[in-house]
Amino acid sequence: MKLSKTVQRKVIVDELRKLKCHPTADELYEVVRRRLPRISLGTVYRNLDVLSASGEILRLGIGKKQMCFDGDTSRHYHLVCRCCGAVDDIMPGDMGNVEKELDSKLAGRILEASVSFSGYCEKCASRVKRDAQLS
Amino acid sequence: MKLSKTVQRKVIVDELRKLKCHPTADELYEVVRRRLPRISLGTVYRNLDVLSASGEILRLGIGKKQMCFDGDTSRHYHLVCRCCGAVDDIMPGDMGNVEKELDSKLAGRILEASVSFSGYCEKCASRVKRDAQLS
DNA sequence: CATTAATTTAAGAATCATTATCAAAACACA
DNA sequence: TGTGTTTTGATAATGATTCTTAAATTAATG
Repeated sequence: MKLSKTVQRKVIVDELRKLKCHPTADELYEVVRRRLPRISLGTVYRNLDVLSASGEILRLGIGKKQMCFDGDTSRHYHLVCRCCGAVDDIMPGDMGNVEKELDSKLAGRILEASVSFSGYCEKCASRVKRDAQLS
Repeated sequence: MKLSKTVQRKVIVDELRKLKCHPTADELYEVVRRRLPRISLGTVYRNLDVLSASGEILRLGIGKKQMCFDGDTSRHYHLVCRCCGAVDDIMPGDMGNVEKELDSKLAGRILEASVSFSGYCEKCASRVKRDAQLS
């Protein structure tokens, strides 16, 4: 099956790449709708599917109810805040030797770029710490 | 709200701990049903909720359509096979200095025990390798 | 043990994210 | 431009999970 170039597909990729966050399908739908008011939510879902299958974008299954999507396909990680749900990027530079260690320890398996850690985002981490001091 | 001790709750925890795999709610329901034929799926869901909220079990959001659950709450990781969907355990001993590195790199954030890696399980990894040689 | 209040259950309805359906529109390509 | 393929929009269907309710079970208290 050949992939056609459609306006919808192009706008979806374009808007996703512009976003710094990791939107759900319906969040991206709201953004895309500003440029294509007639687009349907199903079209957004369908395109996020084919685009992630072809590797143009990332589909993030990070334990939330909804899938999230990421226009940045470079190797990086995610920290999902279990307090507020925010998804922060963790770039390879933040990881020290961790990547090298992982590669050697899991040699033979293919370790993919989209790995999620569960914890607290910076904002919630500081609030949690503050609350702990109060009690 | 106080947690009552019910037969259903006890059997659910018991059967989950006995399983080496990481079942979905309905998979565990089928197992539990052999001991409690009258139990309902909703009861399984409800108890998996309160049990994971209280930390007695783990709820794994590992990018699959359904949530998975783990009776082993000790610190360990998961490798989700993107070929067959299998969920393998990766124990701390398999991780070398990775944990120490992560702790120092993400200091101040609380890094939780249930972290999932995406890649191939051993079986699928060897088949992928074999297929690659053939082509 | 008996009474009363709180919690939990089973069954089924409801919700909501995602997928599927299908006729019409857009696209690819000769 | 014509023709076969792919995609779209609208909507229905699916399926995992949550909610609802009356009845049953459990906890707390005398």
